Amino acid sequence: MQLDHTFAALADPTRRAILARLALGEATVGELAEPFEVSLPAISKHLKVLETADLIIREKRAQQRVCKLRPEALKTASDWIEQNRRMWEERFDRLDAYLRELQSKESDNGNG
Amino acid sequence: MQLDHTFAALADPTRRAILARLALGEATVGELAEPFEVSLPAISKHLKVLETADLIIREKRAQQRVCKLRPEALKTASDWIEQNRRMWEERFDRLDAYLRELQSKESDNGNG
DNA sequence: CTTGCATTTAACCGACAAGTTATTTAACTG
DNA sequence: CAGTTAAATAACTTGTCGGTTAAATGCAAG
Repeated sequence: MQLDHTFAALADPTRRAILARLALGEATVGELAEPFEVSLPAISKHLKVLETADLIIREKRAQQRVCKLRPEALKTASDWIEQNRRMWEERFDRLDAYLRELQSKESDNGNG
Repeated sequence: MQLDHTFAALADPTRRAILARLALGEATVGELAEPFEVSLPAISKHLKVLETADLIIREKRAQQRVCKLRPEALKTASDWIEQNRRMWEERFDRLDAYLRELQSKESDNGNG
């Protein structure tokens, strides 16, 4: 599933840093690799993971590959999380209301 | 980092299904395992991953372990995604405006 | 067409993930 | 205390991940 790839891609700090860098503007592989201490092939692999997750696209420009963000996949992940978050919080609200109800009944009994 | 664990935990479909099940209400390990074809120890490991990611808590109840959601970690992940999404989209909006500007200049030149 | 530059691919390694079965722990029950 | 049930842990297998170095590819330019 697409979400598998998206979340897996986001689970790595180097990849999140690459995405953050790309949010500032497109960049070549070399530029992206520069701030990290790992080898270029390692970065290349990270970029492939991000591309497979549809988080970026790479396009040729002369002998360079320029990377750009693609927000759509992030939207998918965000939607999943937000949908769940709403469900969870509704659930907690209901539990909360229930506990308050219980408590008010208890104090009805206890205060007489 | 905490985000590493959270996203990694969410990257597995079995674990997302477990979370979805838990959104309907707390459940024991056995209940959670029931719909899946994998062994109980496998589920137990998934639950440990979810617990390490702070997505659930497990508490003893007699000889059972009851699992419940913890929305906080999901909030952290959601915040990261949303913050980035906003940055990305701002960037795309700027690019879009720039491209429109370019185009209007072109038609100024081209239409005379 | 050779040289040089940017990047990818190949081959390999150690660590970890996800699954298995078998064993152990923990708590209740007779 | 022995037996049963619920779950975790141990030990193991297999596959994937993140990294490496070395070789190959793609493209541009002399």
